Amino acid sequence: MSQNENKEVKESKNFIQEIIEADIASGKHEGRVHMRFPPEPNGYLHIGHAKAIWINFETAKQYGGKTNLRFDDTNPVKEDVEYVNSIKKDINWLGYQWEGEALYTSNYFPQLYAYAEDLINKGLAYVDSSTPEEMAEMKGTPTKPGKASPFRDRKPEENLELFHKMKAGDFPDGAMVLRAKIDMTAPNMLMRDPVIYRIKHAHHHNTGDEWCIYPMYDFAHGQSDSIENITHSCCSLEFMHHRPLYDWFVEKLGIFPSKQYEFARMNVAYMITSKRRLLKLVEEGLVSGWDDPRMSTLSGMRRRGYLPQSIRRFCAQTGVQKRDNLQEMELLESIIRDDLNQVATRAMVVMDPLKLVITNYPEGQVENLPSKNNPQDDSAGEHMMTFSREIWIERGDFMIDPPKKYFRLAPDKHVRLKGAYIIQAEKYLQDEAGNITEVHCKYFPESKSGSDNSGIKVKGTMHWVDSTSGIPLELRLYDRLFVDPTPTGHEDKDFLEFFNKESLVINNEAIAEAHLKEVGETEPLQFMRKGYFIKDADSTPDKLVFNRTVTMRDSWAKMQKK
RNA sequence: UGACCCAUAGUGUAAUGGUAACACUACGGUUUUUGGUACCGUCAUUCUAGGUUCGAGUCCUAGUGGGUCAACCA
Repeated sequence: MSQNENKEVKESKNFIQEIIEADIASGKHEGRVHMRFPPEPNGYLHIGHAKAIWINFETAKQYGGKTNLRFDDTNPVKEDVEYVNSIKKDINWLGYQWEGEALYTSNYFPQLYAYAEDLINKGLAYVDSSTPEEMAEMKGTPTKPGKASPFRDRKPEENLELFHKMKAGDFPDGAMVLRAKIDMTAPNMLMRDPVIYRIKHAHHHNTGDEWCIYPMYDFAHGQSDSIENITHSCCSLEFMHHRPLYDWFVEKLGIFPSKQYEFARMNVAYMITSKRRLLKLVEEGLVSGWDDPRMSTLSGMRRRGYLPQSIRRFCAQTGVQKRDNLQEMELLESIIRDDLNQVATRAMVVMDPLKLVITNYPEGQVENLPSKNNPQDDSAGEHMMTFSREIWIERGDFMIDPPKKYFRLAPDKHVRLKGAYIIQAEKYLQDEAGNITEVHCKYFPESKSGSDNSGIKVKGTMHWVDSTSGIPLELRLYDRLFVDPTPTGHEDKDFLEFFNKESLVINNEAIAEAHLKEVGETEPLQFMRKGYFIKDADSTPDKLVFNRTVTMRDSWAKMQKK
């Protein structure tokens, strides 16, 4: 746990913690807490999953409990081991380790099959040979009760025989299903004799071709929780209507009574988490892949340079409750900046270079100057930078005719070069078009950083890069993927209409201090006054590539807008 | 014309019948060799109407608003 996480431990409890504490107080399950995170291995984990992971793992940890990882793999046509592996990797990256080996619902297929036989024998399940259309028709609507299937009163012996034949592969896909016999008039549609087993002649990533019938979610989830002796099964609100069914199976089967609790999903402004829509971004080439740094996937955020502890802190601060919510990006970015500020190695990178000549600095002379790696942390040490007669500064840091309160360089103005000397602008050169091509300055040798006795006071300090050792860089400047906080919330418009065409800007002009040649793949960096960056895996020895994680907070830019 | 869930600053989360708090944002200021960081200040009578109570954001009733449910998906 990071320092930042510790300092924000909340004393108040969310409703899940209250339930658990009440259970512990009443001696339920001997005070045992066992939770689980149950993804279907059919896609990549995203920020919404991060919240579910956080809730399950952190809550269990808080009460000395355990958390299982269980792949809810009951639909072979959608699932793949590729996803199993990426999910494991992402959970570990987030900082969590599940109890024991990863588990699979598919490993419980024999037990689930036996549960189904039990239900049939009890007269609580029947094989329905109706077509899907007929079944939908008979199901009714939320305001109109359903009607009984003509197959509803088949005898247990006949049901059992048909069910065995289903398993044996005697029937094609869709020929019939096994349904729980509950109540076709229930106001809760899920209680109107839900399908619990269907025929699918498909290859399963874990069980191969062993099965051709597969349990539905509702007939697998609660029972799997029960098999694993899960005490508190926490899922998102969309499963609320499934709880009566969950409890019904537990009761009728007489198995360990796991309990389901539902929390509200976390939504984040300007982000989407719909698998279908994320896929569309990938397929249409609007992003480079599932791990594009703009994606809401954990792999994307990892590549963006987000720290796992920042995502954990974000989950902690956004709370656990049952109301719909839309979290602001500003909170996420604030947390990311806060964490990065503690650990990022400082470096100087000029993104839009303008040549600056120090006219009174000896030609051919090069000196080495130390630069602190992190002013927040002296133990981070320092690295050396070269300084010479010609350096690069940011084009935006010089103005011929500056506005009030402009603390940067302008004719006759003084400014400090970070970690080096105070300079004063003397003149500037322009091309035919009027563009500034060069600024000429004088420097004050007695103002050297750390031993300044020049007596000169300056308002502004600028970053710079020495021309004798600076290296070129590719910078990938990322911004939010959409221009609207809820791109999927407009009935009349497709979410792609809100795609932010400036969500990626590539900069190939940047020049960086040579120290960047030595930084590692996962070392967080702060390009001073410009933002937090992380080296991208696309880097080659000839061409270093950096992704911008987030900009610095910029009160000057904000002031100028007004 | 059903059932279930939800409602506190712009956003999010607290307050467990007893002074509405914290974070982010916004705005104003102090410090600063990053216009960063740090620090200080400002911003709400809790959806509405009744009721219970000495006392209600909290409990009850009704209304209003939002969400969810009719896959052989999870």
